[in-house]
Amino acid sequence: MNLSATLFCGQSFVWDILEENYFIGTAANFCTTIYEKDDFLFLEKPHGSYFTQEEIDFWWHYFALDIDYPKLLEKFKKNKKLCACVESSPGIRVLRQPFFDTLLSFIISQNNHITRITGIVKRLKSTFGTLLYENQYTFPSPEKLAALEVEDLAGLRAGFRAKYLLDAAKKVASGEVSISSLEKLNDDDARKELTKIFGVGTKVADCVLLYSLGRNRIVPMDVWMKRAMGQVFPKGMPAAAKGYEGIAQQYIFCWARENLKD
DNA sequence: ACCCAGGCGACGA
DNA sequence: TCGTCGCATGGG
Repeated sequence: MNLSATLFCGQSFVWDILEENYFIGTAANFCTTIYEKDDFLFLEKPHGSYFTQEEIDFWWHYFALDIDYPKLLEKFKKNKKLCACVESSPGIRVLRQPFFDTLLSFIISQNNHITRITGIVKRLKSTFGTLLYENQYTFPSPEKLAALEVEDLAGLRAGFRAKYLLDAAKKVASGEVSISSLEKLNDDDARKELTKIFGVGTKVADCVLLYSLGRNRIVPMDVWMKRAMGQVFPKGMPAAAKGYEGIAQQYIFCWARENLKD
């Protein structure tokens, strides 16, 4: 596993680097530090207390440790071009992040740069979330965010996205959009359900499906993926990615950002 | 100074 | 169901 690439390849915006190969982050109501050594991941609560069983299960699910990546990547490498993408940044895992965290993050992501997304997410959390540890905040709950007005979000400098964040919060708080009903739907119906939120279109919905709900076949098509698919995979995703096109997408996306800068 | 970003909704054809 | 445009903001 390549922790740095996994945490900073544009699928999550909630991790900070403390030292080389030593990171801290917060997801849902949980905070952890993490590093990798000798093929093991080490997670620790920053304040030194023990993890609950719930937290252990949470992080296991978050890092998708149930998926055999070495085996999956061997399949990917059967396609020459996909192999090149995997080898240009090996060890990336697609995370399964909490639903509301992911929804807000990718609403913010639209028509935006990754560095700036990270800044807005940080301000959203530190302004309206709950402090868990030094500089580590949760996202605000749907209820807390839903009670705010657009003017209240001015300090985030989220621009036109502020009203989208509020609509997402309202629809989640009211139960109009819920994780439990999304989980019962197939990919297409779940996407349709998510796009009921004002400001959530196909791309943002697909990011939620892939990065939160573990829908590994979903391929979010942003400007980089459109470029990469057009130039490298004009006939579509290779058969070697079958069933895991969304995970292949993550490798292609990273490759494109490195190699298609024009 | 200028371009553009992990897009979307509104609008017109 | 298409293509086009404006949108807020600021990093590079």
